[in-house]
Amino acid sequence: MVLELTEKQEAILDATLELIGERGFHGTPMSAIAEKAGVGAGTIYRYYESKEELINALYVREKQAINAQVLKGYTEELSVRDAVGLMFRNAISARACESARFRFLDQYYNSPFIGDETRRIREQLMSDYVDVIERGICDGEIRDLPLPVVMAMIFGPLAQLSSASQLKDVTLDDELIDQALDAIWRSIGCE
Amino acid sequence: MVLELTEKQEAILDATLELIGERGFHGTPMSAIAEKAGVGAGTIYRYYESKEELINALYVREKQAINAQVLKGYTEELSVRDAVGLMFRNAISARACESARFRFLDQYYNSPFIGDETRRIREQLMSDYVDVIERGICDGEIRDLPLPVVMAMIFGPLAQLSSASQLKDVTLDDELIDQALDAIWRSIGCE
Amino acid sequence: MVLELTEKQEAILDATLELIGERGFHGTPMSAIAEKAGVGAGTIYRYYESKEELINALYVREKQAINAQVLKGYTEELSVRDAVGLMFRNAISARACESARFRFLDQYYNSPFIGDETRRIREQLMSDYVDVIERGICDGEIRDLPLPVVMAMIFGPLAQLSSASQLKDVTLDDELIDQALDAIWRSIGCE
Amino acid sequence: MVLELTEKQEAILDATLELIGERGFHGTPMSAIAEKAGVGAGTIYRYYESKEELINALYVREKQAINAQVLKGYTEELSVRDAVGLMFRNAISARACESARFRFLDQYYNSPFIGDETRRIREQLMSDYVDVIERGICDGEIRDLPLPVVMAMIFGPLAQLSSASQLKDVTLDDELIDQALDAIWRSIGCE
DNA sequence: AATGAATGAGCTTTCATTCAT
DNA sequence: CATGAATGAAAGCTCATTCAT
Repeated sequence: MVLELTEKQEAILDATLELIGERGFHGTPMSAIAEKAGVGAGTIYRYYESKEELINALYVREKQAINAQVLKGYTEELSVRDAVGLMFRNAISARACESARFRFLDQYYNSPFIGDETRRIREQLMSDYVDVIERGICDGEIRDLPLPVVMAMIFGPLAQLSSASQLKDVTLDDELIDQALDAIWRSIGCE
Repeated sequence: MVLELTEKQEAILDATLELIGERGFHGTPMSAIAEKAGVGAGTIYRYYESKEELINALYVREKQAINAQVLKGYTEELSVRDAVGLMFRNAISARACESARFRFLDQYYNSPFIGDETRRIREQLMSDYVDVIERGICDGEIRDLPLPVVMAMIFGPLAQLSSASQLKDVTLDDELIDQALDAIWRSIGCE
Repeated sequence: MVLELTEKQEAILDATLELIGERGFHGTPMSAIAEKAGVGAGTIYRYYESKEELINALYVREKQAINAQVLKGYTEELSVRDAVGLMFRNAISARACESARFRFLDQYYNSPFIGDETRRIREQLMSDYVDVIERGICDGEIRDLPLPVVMAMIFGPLAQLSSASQLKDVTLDDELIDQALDAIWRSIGCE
Repeated sequence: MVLELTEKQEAILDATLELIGERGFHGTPMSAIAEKAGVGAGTIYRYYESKEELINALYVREKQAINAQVLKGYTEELSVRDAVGLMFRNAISARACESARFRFLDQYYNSPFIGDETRRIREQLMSDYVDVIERGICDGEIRDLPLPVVMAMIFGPLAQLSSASQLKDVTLDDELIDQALDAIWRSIGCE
């Protein structure tokens, strides 16, 4: 369900992503976006009714792109533990190499720019992860805990570690990731 | 090291917190803050050099206030496990009853307002928690894991659960909190 | 001397008339006119060099149309008094059923759109009326007054009454019109 | 019931009157008004919420000013015929020397800028004239005709003559005015 | 110290017009 | 001939900040 975007729309979204990642929403006038995208200022408004709508569209595009990266390599044949590990590692490395995307997404996750429509899409995009977790609970690979607790035990540490690695001096080497995954599995795994 | 604030400063910060919580950074002009605080627009500039500095000062005040609430009841005599449980529960209930504060802090946390100065203050304010965790590792209550992993296993789930409870339909009752704490302890506790 | 207009030109003028009648000059972008007329935005510029010229052309068309309605039934055999009465009644009923036209013309009449060219056309279109009046003066049906005074005594009340009937709650029934015509004739008629 | 205006408001309204008289509404950006008035662009918005509101306020001010000029010298002791003559002459000479005002008022009389509020004020300002006319009907100086007809017979010719004198080559000398007033009185006067 | 009217740079957005297709 | 996507100048308006009182 990924919409086809014209070349111009792509250019506009790319420019917006980069500029907002660097300078924030305030620091990014529409004129700057237009210039960076190589289009006229008015052209943006053919595609997006307002700056707000542009941001929302960008949010959806980036969220989808990240999702695709995180799920890369996933098949239902993987054990849930392996699947979680795969996604965990994918997410960490996505964050490492796609820092512009994450700087933008983090900025907008709690912003008042995100409208209800977009929030709904966000939740929809979470459903892939929920499915994996639920499979784990059904299969007995994951202990019988409330879904929100299991989600929190996986995505919470992931978010903390990746943002810590971006802000501070933590290096997320393989050993540390293994330790984190092991800890997570102790908390939610059976046995 | 809590600075003494004049009555006017308090009024200004209170007004800022509430307005930003409701309407976001963009939606909150200085004039609105002045009006809500019952002071002249120019008066704010006696105390804060710019809007940015005002926001930063507010961040420090709110972070300190939250910190105080989270640490409420903590003594060094508590076992680390009990201390973490106390802080966890305190944090959850703080988020529940001080939602304006958290709406502001969440917004601020990833905003381009954050300067290096503020980043330093943020880490300073984390140091109390770090101390507790380090005590746990030394004592042998917590397994010998890298500090960032332990921090991630505690604060990650906490952040996820509380923001989930604010956005969606998860109710953080005592049972669910107990389950989460148990899961956390399985992941980082000895034995 | 009515110009032949293509079907497209008619559609464009029709759309312009209706939109400007509803939303005013400002509220009517060329794109809206194009859409309502069912033509491309660029097509309008094949026929009219600019928006201003389009408006002027519309003025000429509408003024001619109204003129034709007002003069309907007129022959030189009518006495001047009857001719004035006919035109007066025709004008009143035209205003009643062609309100879009009049809303446009009233707006236009005092607008800065009017250029010298248009002003000349306007006077030309008045000449039919002037002819009738002058005949009346020659014949002795109308008192020997300066032409502008006679014109003012006929068209002034007409304009006032019809705009009053559009704005307020005056109903222009036959009796009232008869009274007005009688009053006019007392003022300019012989005896 | 004339509102007190600050010096700045006066300057803004004066600038608006002159510029719109010269260049029309479209040709007059807020920035030009601000410059001519010698104030900052933002200052206008302290006094008027929008350009539209500014125009409406100007309309009310000018309409009141004209009204005062037209009624100058009027007392209830004058016969209605003399009163109408006075107002008629006052109006003609006002139009002659205050052409900026009239160019503005004519432009806006039929524009969509005029809001309901302003329309109500306009009618209120007409009430002085209505009073005089009604007195004339009661006294028996004016024939027993419907009010709209009498109004139309006075204000219609007045409007036609003054706009004709502005647009074309009619000179409104005393003789012509006397002839017009005589004609009016033949139409509405008793005997 | 406190005020709040005044500022004006800079924003988002519109729309008459063009021109490659 | 016709189109309508693209343009970009220019508009209305906001708001962080200043400064005379």
